[in-house]
Amino acid sequence: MEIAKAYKPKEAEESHYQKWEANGCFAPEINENPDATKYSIVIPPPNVTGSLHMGHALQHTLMDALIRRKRMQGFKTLWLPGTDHASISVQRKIVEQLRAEGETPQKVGREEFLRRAWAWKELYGNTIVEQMKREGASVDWSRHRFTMDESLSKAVIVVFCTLYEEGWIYRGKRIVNWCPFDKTVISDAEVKDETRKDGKLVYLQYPVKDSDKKITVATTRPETMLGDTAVAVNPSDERYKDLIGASILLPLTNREIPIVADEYVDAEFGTGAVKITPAHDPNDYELGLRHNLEQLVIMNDNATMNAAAGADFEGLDRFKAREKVIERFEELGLLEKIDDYEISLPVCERCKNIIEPLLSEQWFCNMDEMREMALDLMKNEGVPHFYPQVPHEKVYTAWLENLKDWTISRQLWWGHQIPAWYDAEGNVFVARSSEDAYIAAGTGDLTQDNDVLDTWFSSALWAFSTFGWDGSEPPAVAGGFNADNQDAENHPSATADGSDLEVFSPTDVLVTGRDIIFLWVSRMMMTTKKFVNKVAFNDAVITGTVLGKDGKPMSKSRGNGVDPLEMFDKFGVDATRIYLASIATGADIKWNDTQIETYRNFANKIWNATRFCLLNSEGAKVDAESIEINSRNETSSADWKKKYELITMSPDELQKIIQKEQNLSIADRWIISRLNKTALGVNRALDKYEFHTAVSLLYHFFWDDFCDWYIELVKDEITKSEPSAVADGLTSLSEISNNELQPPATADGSDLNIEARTRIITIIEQSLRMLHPFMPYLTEELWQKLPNTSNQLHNAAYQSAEQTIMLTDFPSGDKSAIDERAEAEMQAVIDVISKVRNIRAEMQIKPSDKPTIHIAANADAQKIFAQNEAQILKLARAESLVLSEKLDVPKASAKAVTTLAEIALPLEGLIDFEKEIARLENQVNKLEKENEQLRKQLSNANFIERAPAEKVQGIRDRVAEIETQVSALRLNLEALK
RNA sequence: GCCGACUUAGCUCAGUGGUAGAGCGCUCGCUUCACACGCGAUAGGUCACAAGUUCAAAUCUUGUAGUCGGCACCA
Repeated sequence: MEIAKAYKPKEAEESHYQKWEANGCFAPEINENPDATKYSIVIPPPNVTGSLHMGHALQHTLMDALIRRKRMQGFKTLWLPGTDHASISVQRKIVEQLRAEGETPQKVGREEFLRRAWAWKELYGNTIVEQMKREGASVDWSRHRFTMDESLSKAVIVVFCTLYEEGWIYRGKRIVNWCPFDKTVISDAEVKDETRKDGKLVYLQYPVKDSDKKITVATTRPETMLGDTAVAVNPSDERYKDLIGASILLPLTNREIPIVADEYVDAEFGTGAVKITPAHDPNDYELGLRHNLEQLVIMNDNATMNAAAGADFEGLDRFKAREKVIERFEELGLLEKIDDYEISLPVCERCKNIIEPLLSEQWFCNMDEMREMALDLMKNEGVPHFYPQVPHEKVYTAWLENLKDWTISRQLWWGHQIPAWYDAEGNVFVARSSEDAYIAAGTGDLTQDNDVLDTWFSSALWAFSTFGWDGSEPPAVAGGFNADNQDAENHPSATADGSDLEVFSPTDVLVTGRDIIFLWVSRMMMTTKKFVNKVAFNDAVITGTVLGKDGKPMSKSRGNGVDPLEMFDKFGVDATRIYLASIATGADIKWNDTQIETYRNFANKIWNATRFCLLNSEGAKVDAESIEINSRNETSSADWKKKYELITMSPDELQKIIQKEQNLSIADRWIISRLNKTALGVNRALDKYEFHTAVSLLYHFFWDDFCDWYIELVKDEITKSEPSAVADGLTSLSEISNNELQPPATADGSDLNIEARTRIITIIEQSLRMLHPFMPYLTEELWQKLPNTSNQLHNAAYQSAEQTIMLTDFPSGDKSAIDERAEAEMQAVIDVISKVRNIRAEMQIKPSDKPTIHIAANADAQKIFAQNEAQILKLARAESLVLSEKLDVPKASAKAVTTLAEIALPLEGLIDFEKEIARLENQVNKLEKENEQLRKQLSNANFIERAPAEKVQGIRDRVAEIETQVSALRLNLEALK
């Protein structure tokens, strides 16, 4: 088999995805087990205008890892993909497109505009979807949904009408957040605050009518004075008491406005007198209502001044008008002063333009009922369970508690048009269709509302509208959410019909960013509870933000963005994915190229380790039994005895034979123990969404344990063509037991250690399975190359599927396969090798020089070292091993101590005594330092008394160990001096 | 103004009561027959600061400083 020397990601990424999809691996229907538990995730639908960014890549990686593991575990998994119609963004694209042609939306009309929008969506709307395929995302494309699909749109209409009929949705005139760039209202949740240090507080003097007095008001938006309809003061403010009820002659306008008293005014702030612009400020609006003030709108929808602002100002941009107002006041001698003022401005989340508070008639959704539903879920059931819980649960709850009405209409054309019709008199008819509206109105002469719904209105339904809910099904359970109103027609719900809605809802987990917890997560919880009486999802994994190298959020304007596709090209999809998983701690993280390189190297390491095993795989195959400790032990206790009962044998001898047949060296039992520990840890971590822990466990198991130690320890066994002593003994036994792994003869007649090869291949295979959810391409590529892999290795739920690693059983880890004794014994061997290597490095012994290693240890430990003699000699590059109770070596020896042994390397002529003394002293110092700390603890009577006995004993043992080692090192030092 | 998070090795970050960790970087050595995207061996930290709780604190409590976030206010 020809295998490239280095992993080439692109080759692996080329074909597997297509094959997986073509074979139906992504769809839940691949699961043949009728009793399989479902596991479902809906994707946060990316905007059709979007292209893949690092945040998507991160979230998709996590979702895919979760889905792939569950699928391998035999769950009936569905990861549902889709896209969001993104009202404003698409609208903006089309407006730009029209502008380029010298057209405007108004000129071409709504119909043409929408035609173009759909065409745009068809052409570009799948960009991100295609990019997701590159990621390896195992989503079920047959269930792809778009928020403006027919059934999803129907769901929107039903929800709107239901909420309207129940009185939660209403139309009203309010101060709203107006974006002059997008020319639409936006909701509070879409407004961000931006602090500006260069703000100004302008003090304007208003002359009082029939008086020479003037009242000074302070404002950050002087242009709004053109819409002032009062000046307000605090009723108890002595300075203005006599002016209450008097009138102001409002400069520049020829209008006369009252001076009113209101508790809202803070006498301490500014001048204590406030200009009141009810149509352009929410507080002024409220105050205006209390005092019956006129509401004078002075701006157009693009934030230029309108006729009401006066002929001098009409048509001026709001900021130009601001300048001009200040100029004119100065000319009139009414400009008192201008102070510098740090101000926070509301800006549009998407286009960053400054929001204009504006009086406007809009549709609103009263959130009282749904807020309570969401709060109840959180308080009674703790749903959704946020990961990480802190701070999200608290922030989410606090937000809900203070939730105000939601502005749901938008002055846009692209989106779900509001199902409300008006007759000539302006009467409104909300209906599920125009026909229904005509019937209700008794006339066909109706006009539908021009506005569309907030994009988040349809995404709020995503957790059930995507499963086919369109409100047409009658409820299976009457009411349940509203005791007063159990009208079935108004409360469609799930039916027990095996539909996707019944099977896959509620979803298991939502993975998303913290920026849309309010906009989306909360609203899905609410609407899903209200309309299908289920939770939308049980868990909510909130990822941190991937920041640029400068520690700031990635953005085009900052130029600090990192394109996932570039990373895919440069480092490979798998490296990028596992890197992203490794940083998924929930905290924000700075992008770091060197870290992704680490995982690129890791991918190459996996490739090469597998390559090595494959180059030595003749006669071997993947065989789970080869690494199953348990079944073998069971065999040994019962069957084996039976098998050999005719043979006269002492129990010890029998045990020996069993051990030989098992052919499991300390290294084997050690790596099997490590493998199972890793599997248990990885599963435990993923169950808690601790992706970084899972990755770290896999990384270190594979690289450190498997590659650096296991492969090196068994290398000879695997590569040597002549049979080892152990394997030799195996031959005859295998015949007795009909062992199918009986070593065949190779072409040149030499025997191979098939068992060892099978074992290492099997360990590789298990490792690849565990790595698969993070590195799907690499693992599939390699798995397909392993000898005798087939769909026999699949989880029982996928027995008839085309062979692929993605349907193999995910290793669960076997607690009983953990062998602490083997791990300790292996550690003793590793310690010896490391110490010898340390001596070699410090004494600068050439690689070609092969010293003799003397080890002094007790009988048990000697046995361990004897069993691993070949490995110790090879890995420590030594000639021979001398085992004894006590060291007997020349003075010119370098020495070291481990927990179980004293080590000496006779280095006649090679040793530098100064260096050796320094080396030993260094070790003594380290141990003494540790010892000092431990003894301090032991000398504390309170510690002895109160700490757990186990802990105290542990420290006593360690002290004893240190002292043994120190005295040994001291003796060595004395000998040198 | 209120609430919260963070501060650990040169860098980027793990680590929730019991001997301080990883990757990268640094230093030294190695064309050791899977891998130089590699192998081996070192060095490097008063865990922001201060006080407290505890036999024991990076970890719990309080305070201080800095960084960042959410909410409110913003005449």
